[in-house]
Amino acid sequence: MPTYALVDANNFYATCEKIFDPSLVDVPLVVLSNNDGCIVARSAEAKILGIPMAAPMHQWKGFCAKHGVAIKSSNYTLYGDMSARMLAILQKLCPEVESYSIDESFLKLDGFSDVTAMGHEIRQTLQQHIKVTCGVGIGPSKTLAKFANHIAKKHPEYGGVFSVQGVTEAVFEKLMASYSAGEVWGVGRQLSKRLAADGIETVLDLSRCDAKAIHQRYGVVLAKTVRELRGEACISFEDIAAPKQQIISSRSFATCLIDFQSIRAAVSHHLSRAAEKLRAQNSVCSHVYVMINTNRFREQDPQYRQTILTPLPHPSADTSVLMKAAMAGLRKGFVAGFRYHKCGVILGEIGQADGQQTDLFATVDDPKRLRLMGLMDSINKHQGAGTLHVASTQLSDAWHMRANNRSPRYTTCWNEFPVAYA
DNA sequence: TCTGGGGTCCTAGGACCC
DNA sequence: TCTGGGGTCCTAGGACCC
Repeated sequence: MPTYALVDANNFYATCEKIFDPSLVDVPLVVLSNNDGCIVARSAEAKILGIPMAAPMHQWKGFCAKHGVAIKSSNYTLYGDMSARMLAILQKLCPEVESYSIDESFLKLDGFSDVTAMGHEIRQTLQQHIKVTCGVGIGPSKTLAKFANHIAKKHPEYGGVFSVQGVTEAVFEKLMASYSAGEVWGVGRQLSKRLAADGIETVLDLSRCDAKAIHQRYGVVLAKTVRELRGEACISFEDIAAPKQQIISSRSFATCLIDFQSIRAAVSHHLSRAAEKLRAQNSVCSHVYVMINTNRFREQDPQYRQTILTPLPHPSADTSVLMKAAMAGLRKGFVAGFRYHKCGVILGEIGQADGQQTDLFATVDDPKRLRLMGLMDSINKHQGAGTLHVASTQLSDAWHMRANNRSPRYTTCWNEFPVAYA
């Protein structure tokens, strides 16, 4: 039977902020989404105050001021770099690591004799090297490792490490009975509602369901979850990150926009970013989607949302080829008279650049243009994003996002390094 | 005034073909 | 007058995740 561990950093974004700013120690802290819109991370102190996840910031402004809650805009440059350090440490400790998200990794612990001891070693090393506290959950399937991680965080008596195999069946069943089915990885709001209506309330209830019956009624995904909860590993382990099948760049605007010109600048910016990501994984794409939306929360406004697909004449990674398609899509989808709130670009039908079919009639990207793109990417990488850009992104900056409280990029920017005074 | 962004996978249903 | 049905492919949309 395989053994998986899930290592998950506690309050990751909030922790990253606290590591570099001593004035934030013991202070309740929230980190905001792009545009300073929602609360996406809370420090332990902020959780104790009862600030919920994903709450709109404007509803909590007064509360935060009253309780001395520190507020930070998100600083993905910093979190991304800390995440890479965390991953590097895990890879030193264990040969098989799957990076699952910015603050979580699955590890395969087959062959380790004492997996709980290994869990504690991982925890201590991360704490010592980068001051990140994490929880470790261990189990015979990914779903159980996830659930074990949840227990590790909720029950301090386990010291941050919980292994399903480390307790008796009776103890584990009692734990499963004490959590609602919605806590399980893969069971979201809609499913838990339907499950509850069928009398399946707790994790234990779900684990005891007949997988075939679940498949019929709820689909193949939940049937897998049920089997995973019983210790049967159905979700595979992926050490090597697969190239993305879809690349998205989108963002809401700081204020509503009504003019084509501003939105065109924003779409142009997103297209450039997405194309850069596409080239970074050495891919080409065949579909360019442009989406534009009004603000769905403003019910008094007329609503409009549109996603327009424009196929490319040939698979490409050339910004100018993609841009032409995106602009054609935008012209098709843009309707004057609405108050637009968000736009974005999705690249689809992605394939490997060097595996392209080159039969007699197929066209491919111009190699000269591709060298130019490579040069542009390299300059932007070393001199800062957006140093070189296509002209249309500059036609308007009305769409630029808010980030009023961003911390310095302590670990990746020479002039933003933390300074220590002796 | 102000409500995230970036992904994956599955499924239902339409289009098309014979 | 009676006007098929089954298979396959594709896409949009929905569910989930962090």
